[in-house]
Amino acid sequence: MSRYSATEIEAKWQKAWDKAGVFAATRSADKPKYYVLEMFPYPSGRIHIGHVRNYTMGDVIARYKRSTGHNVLHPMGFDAFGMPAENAAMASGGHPKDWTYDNIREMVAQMKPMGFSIDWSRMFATCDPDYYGQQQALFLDFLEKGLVYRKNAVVNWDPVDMTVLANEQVIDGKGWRSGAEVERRELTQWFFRISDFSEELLDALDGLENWPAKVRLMQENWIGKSRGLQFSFDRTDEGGPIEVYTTRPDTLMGASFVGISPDHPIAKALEAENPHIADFVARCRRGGTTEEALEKAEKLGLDTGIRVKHPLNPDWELPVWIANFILMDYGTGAIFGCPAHDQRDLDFCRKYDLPVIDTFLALDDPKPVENEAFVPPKTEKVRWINHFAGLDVATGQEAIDATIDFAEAQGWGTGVTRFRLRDWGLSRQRYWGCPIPVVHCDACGVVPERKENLPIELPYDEGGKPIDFSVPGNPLDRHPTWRDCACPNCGGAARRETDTMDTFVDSSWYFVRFTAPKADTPTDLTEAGYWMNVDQYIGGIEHAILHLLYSRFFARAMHICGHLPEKSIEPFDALFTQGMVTHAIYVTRDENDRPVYHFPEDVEIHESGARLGATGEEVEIIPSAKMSKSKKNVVDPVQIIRDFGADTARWFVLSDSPPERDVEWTAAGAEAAHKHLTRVWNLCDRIAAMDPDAGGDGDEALLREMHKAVHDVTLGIESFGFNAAIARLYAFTNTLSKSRAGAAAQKRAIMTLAQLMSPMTPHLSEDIWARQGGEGLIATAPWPVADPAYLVDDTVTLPIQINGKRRAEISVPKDMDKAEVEKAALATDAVQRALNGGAPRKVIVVPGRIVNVVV
RNA sequence: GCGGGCGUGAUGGAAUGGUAGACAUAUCGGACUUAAAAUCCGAAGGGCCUGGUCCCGUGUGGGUUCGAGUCCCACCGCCCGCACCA
Repeated sequence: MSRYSATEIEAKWQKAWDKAGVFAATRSADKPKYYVLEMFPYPSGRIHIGHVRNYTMGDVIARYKRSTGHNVLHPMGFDAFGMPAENAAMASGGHPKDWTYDNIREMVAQMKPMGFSIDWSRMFATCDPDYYGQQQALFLDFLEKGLVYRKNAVVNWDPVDMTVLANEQVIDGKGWRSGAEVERRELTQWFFRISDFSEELLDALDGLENWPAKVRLMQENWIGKSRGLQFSFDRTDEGGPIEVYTTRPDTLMGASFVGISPDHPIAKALEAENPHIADFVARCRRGGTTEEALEKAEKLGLDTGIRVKHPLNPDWELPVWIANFILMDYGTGAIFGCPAHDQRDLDFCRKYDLPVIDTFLALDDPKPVENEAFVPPKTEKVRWINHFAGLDVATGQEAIDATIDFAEAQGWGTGVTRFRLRDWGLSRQRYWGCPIPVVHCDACGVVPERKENLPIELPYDEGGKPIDFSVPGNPLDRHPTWRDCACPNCGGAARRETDTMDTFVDSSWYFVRFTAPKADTPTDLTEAGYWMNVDQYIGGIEHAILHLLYSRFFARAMHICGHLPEKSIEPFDALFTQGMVTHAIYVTRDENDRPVYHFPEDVEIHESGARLGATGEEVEIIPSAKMSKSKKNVVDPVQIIRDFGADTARWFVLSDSPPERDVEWTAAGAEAAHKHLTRVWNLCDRIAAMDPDAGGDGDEALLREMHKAVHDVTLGIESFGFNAAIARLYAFTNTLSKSRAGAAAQKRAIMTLAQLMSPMTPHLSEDIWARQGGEGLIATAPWPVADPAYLVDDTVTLPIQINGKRRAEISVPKDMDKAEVEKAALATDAVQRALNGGAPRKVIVVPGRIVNVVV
């Protein structure tokens, strides 16, 4: 008997696939195409077991679709620009470019042994000048179509390092290196006009039927369409009116103050002349720019002294406050506060002793607001207190609509639709990104670079020396020569834009570039027309909003510029979001009670816990958390392949956990997966050794199970139920190994089993196929089809419930009609006993499923 | 803080509103063996008068239904995102 040696067979079959070129994506008219794509990785240097799970899922789909007669495109590349490369250069010298390409080489070397059916000839990295040069061409086309513009926007400013910080570099409101309190500062930056597409991006979500509902909902909320009232408050002094926007105009009678953003023009004007207000506004600008930081910050306010008149009652004056929680980006940067029906406004009013005025009360419990705002759903009916539009009992939504109509009829306000979605700021004040291809000319202003000068490449050196990342700030900005250029317009001396692009730009069109990775235009319309759209996109839920929304915008913009056919403005037909791979964390404490983390391989598990292999010290086990290098709870795929082989790793990451959920990596689980594959290997040996003419018992039963397995596994793969498909394969393997059927039936069964396993364990399956005398490669063999005649049993077992609890079961022919089934059910002992001579109150018969008798 | 999701045996999990715990891990018992490993066979949610087709069981508390792990409401815990991490 032979032994299962994953190392031998995996290398062997990978060579065979290469030689046969089975994974090269080719266009042809005779087959339908199928484009499967996993979100491409950042080249951190090591592949992560989470990557393995992600790419294995995609590979299962790719291999399955190939065997069901599709031309499959399954590419791989690298999202290679971004901060980690600069951080590495800062931390240990070296150049971001070298670091990145070294990492890519290393990761490819780690991915190849996994046996993914990838067309490696299409691989590229976003930091290849070939790629980012085409991205610059796209930028210029967008610029020409008015899809890009410049405006001021706030950034995190480190006042000590005099540099812009990313959100993740702001820790507790302080710069990560200097420790200085971060400020919000305005800078002129480039923006994509994604908000012009708000309505369309929202409406088109309905068509994305094969996206998870939760992702569509998250995008809908992110785009945030709202209808409200825009109107103005007249000032009691000489100043002009203050425009406000509100989604709850029905609460106008409960207004107790008008709030303006610290960045509102009025606040800025006051800041210039009033030191007290300048101090306050400066205080508001402290801290990071994230919405989370703004929402969690202490709510601060300052009375400007300005007074405005209530639009419905000129004698009613309201104070104007500057408040730090009002965003200049949303609406008009000014609101009115209604504390009775908004918790934040209520907290603000209690803090600054402003009045609280109820405008409506609950029908069942009409009590005035104390310290909890009354905010019922807009669909709930409430009682209004002298509402100006004459409402009495009505829902919030009815009141909003009536108020807008009323204001429009009286001419003091307008119903307005607004979106939360802001334009996409793409400027980054960093080196390791795609340069923005424009120049600044004193004579001509901002001038686009000529396309024939693309790519505008990043300089590798500065003045013969490697670029210095030990100094804060953007090396391009202080580069001695790179900035100097001739104005494409007048030919005079000019300076390059030194901002580079957000890495989300890189990942917003790479999926199109895979269809023609070497084209000398951004896309090749023939190739894109054939391969697009992505039929199945697979990636993490953390990209549910930004990456996917930006890509949807980019596809539209590319279509407008003629780089994509109209059918591709929604580039991803189906989306699947997979879970993470997690692992327990092992911790001991040092003398100061600080945690010390340990790698899983350094820890020995015993009955009551775990201890360090080296010292025997007891280790605390923190259950299952996202893998991270700092916590050392990482599992290295390379180690797993060395120990068990790629097929085991692939099998394990798909089994046990549903793909959309997190999976816990355990050494025991990996061993168990390997044991099972060995069992299948041995089964193949046993069957191969049978006398080919040997008869046996139960051929028919084995075939029946085989066809059911084909049916269930096929359904499992098509519905991303990989764990269920694998459970089914376990069950079928158990059936086969106990079968006494004849040689022919068993051989047929093991070959079918190998095929059903082949998307998950392609090497092992290929080997079994060859040893059983299968024709050609299993990778190109057609997928087995279940014969429906074998799928239905003649009799079914029906559970009998009494009052919803299972009390008995009956076995009946599958076609037995309802009345007969009811008769049989009522005749059972359990039902007779429960009825105790009486008649049932009700009998529910669900054919083929269940009988419920209500007594 | 806001938006979205998840919660089932010791463990990972299965279950178109219809027999809760498929399949697997760990555990225990048996076979084989001088012994162990490997392999094979079997048991197994908890409880109790320890074989009764008995009671209790899907984070907690309510609700809808003939019937709820599944649908609705509230709460608790954990995870993801919040526009310069990718």
